[in-house]
Amino acid sequence: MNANRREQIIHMAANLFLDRGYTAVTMRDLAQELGIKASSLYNHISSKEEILSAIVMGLAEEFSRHIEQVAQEDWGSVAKMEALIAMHVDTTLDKTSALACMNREWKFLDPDSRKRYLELRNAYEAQFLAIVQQGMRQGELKRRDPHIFSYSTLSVLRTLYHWYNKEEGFSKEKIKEGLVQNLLLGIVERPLL
Amino acid sequence: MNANRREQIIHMAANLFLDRGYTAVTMRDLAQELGIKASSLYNHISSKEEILSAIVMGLAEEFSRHIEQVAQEDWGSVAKMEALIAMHVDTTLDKTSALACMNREWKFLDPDSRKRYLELRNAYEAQFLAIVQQGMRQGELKRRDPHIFSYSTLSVLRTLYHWYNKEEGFSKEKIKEGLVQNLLLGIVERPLL
DNA sequence: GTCTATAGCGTGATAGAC
DNA sequence: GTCTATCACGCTATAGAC
Repeated sequence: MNANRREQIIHMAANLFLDRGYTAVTMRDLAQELGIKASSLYNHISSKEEILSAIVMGLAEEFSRHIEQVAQEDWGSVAKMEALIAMHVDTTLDKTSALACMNREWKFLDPDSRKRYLELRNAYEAQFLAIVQQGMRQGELKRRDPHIFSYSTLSVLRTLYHWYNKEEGFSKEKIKEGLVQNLLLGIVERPLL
Repeated sequence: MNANRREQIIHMAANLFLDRGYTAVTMRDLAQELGIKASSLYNHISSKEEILSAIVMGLAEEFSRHIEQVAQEDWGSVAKMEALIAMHVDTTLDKTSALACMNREWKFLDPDSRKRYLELRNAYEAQFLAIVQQGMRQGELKRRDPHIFSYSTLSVLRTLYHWYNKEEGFSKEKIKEGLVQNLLLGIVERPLL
């Protein structure tokens, strides 16, 4: 019942799930990567579902705490979104496999975790939307459909892990700057009349 | 060996795969939805993999043909991107489940299809990037990292199916207009100095 | 073209020796 | 804490009657 061993199992599982997907990875695969037999895993974890839950739920709570904190700061809408973008980039680069698991495999969570995950995700989207609406009310943002902007922006942030390492020279700072410019300032040189 | 029955199977499979994921849907589930037994499916299709391939590959070829055609038009970069955005929105709304399968389940394609799919996807990304670079060369777009812009824009277009039906009143035209504005023109009222 | 029956295999998980 | 052995089950796919 070594706790380090447990962490090691969960970490290795996240990497395998990232590569092949939750259902395609067997307990035998996972054990083999760690140099033990599948049955030995059960001294450290109680089920495959528990591993997924351990990977996903910690991260989901982390995102929730962060947006909660940002939302109550006394900042403008743009500053808040910059902080959220930065946090997504940091998490994507530091915890790639866990983040990819969260986005792709949450449907396989046990019912309780799944319910909690969806609550957290819906709350995150609602807080993000509120920040956008704040910006539009206060004149900092153009008055557009705030839903379309929120959903499409969150889509970019949630799928960074697909491409952040596809080209050389994508540093954290460069990605953050690029995303802020593209998402917030636009790319067209002179708005078409 | 009725061809309509085959189409019916493939269509139903796409819907189930969208809901529960390719691996979680069994041939028994699929057969039951159609009111027959699992073994009867094999009079119309030869394997579960073949169903996935039929769903995914047709759509992948369709996207390729479209960007190929747009790329060789004598349009500006912005007009080309607007055409691509419109095509993504149309396809997302008209073929939601097939599109979601393509994005989420392509890893389970048989090796040949998988190889072909990745070739098509890489070619699509390269063509999109070339359109962006064209715009920057010709002064139509701001000079930014074209990779970051391409990847993040494609992320939005590829994941539309996640949210396009979350709110009432998201019509095709409204989504297209919203995306063009958000992705190309930006949301910030007055660029921060 | 659908059925029943079943082959053949891989899965998550457990029991009990060491 | 890891092992061997195994259970109980579900999976894709096939054979052959109707």
